[in-house]
Amino acid sequence: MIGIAEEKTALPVFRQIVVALKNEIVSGSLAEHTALPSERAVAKAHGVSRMTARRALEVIEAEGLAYSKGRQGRFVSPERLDYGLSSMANFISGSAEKGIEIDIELVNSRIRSADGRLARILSVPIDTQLFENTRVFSRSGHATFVETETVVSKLGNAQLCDIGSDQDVPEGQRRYGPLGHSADIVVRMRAFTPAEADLLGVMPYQTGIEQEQIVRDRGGIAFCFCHQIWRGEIAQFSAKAVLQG
Amino acid sequence: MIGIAEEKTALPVFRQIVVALKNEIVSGSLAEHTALPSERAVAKAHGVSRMTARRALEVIEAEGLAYSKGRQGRFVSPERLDYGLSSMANFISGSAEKGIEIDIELVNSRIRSADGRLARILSVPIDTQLFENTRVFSRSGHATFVETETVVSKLGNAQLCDIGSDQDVPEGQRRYGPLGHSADIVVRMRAFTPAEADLLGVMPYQTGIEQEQIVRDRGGIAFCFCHQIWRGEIAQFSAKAVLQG
DNA sequence: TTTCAAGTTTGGTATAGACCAGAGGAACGT
DNA sequence: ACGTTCCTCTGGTCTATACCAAACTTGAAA
Repeated sequence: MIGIAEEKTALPVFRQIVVALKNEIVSGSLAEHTALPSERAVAKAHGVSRMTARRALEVIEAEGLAYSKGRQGRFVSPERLDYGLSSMANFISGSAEKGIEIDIELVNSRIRSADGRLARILSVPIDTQLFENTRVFSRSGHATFVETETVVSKLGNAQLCDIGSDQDVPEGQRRYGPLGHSADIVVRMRAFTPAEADLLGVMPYQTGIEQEQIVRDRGGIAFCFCHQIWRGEIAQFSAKAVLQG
Repeated sequence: MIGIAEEKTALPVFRQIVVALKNEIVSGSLAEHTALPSERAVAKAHGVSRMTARRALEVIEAEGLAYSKGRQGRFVSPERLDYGLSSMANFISGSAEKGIEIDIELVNSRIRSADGRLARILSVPIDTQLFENTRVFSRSGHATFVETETVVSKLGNAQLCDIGSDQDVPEGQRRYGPLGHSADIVVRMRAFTPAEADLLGVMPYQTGIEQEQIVRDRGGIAFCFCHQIWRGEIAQFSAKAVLQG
């Protein structure tokens, strides 16, 4: 168990294994969602301890080349999904045009009262009743992001979710319709909460990309606060900037 | 060495330590850039092995509450910096208005030839000479992101960088002037390359946020490809979406 | 054929050591 | 006052092992 010798790179052993694993992934051109070798297999193949092999596989994960399904193994990541930030065009139908099927599952629907932050954002008094829906968005069976939208009225709720509804949409799932007229959006990187991690099937302390939207109607009145947390390796966000004035 | 007992949470030990450390950070309201306890100190304080303490501190890092300075220790992260995606307004002067000083250091300036991708983006033949500048952007002495801009002519270069120059700007640093008229932007999460990690003082396999811009003039001609990689815990990106048509 | 139990494999967690190189401070000698 | 050496502290890497629970595989019983 001497490790990978005779290389003069001064690269740590686990980084050398990362390089080797990457080569295997791209050269063998492993298909998306194909299983990677297990930690114990990598350890044996490279003559290192399991913890070292594990570090290498964790790097592969961090780089977005693979994802973990807990105690089932690690699998090759699919291509990234693009989310357009600049227009209110429908993400779901836009994806469908590119041949990407998105499944939406409503996992929670409840009535809550506005805390200070939500009251400020939506311009309602504190403790106002708000309607909150949480959905998991999946692509070919793999959870990609979790969305929580908070709206000021059932009407707003209906406007958001039920346009062009029915047909082949099963119960508990709903078609995602056009949104408001404009939205203020913030994107940042942060760690998943335990609840989010559970819904997405990832570890609670891993990082993803958070997107917050304050959705406004034609009059500029905010009627919906929409919050998404994405598996970071799977998403990308595009925008168009223009010179002001 | 029994660890944190009598808690019925079934939370792993290192996650319990994370909670304890977070409480210390927020309750003691540690100032930005204050040192956290070392791995060995945390291990001793909680009666666990150093590897377990290390895992806890790595989670604190992943959650953006602290950053590592290699063999000097871990320190409390500063607040996030906001980068507006929707307008071409100047990020640097915008930050200055909020009382945030940004230092820019030019770390590389070279002439390169266009590869296939750059040629396509900038609409020039392959092997066209391009001018490439790499800069490190720092805030109160802490490197925050690395930018590489590739422009088709020295003129473009000058337009980008020298507007409102001189005065108190030291040699090797330059004021960052107004950009083009519009830009196509993509934001995604990915791991740092070794070179980027070196410039930012982070580990090569950690993840950050990448932003790519294709900058166009009034006529819609792309003249600059601008690429930034941010320390993810320090940045956030805002945008404004509007209904098309 | 279906069902259920046992065994195998997986990743997740945790330990207790070890060595290294870089950064920083202290003591020392000039 | 200055520079140099040395010692200590830090995180980074690595080993070899252990136990757990979930998930999958196998095989036997119904």
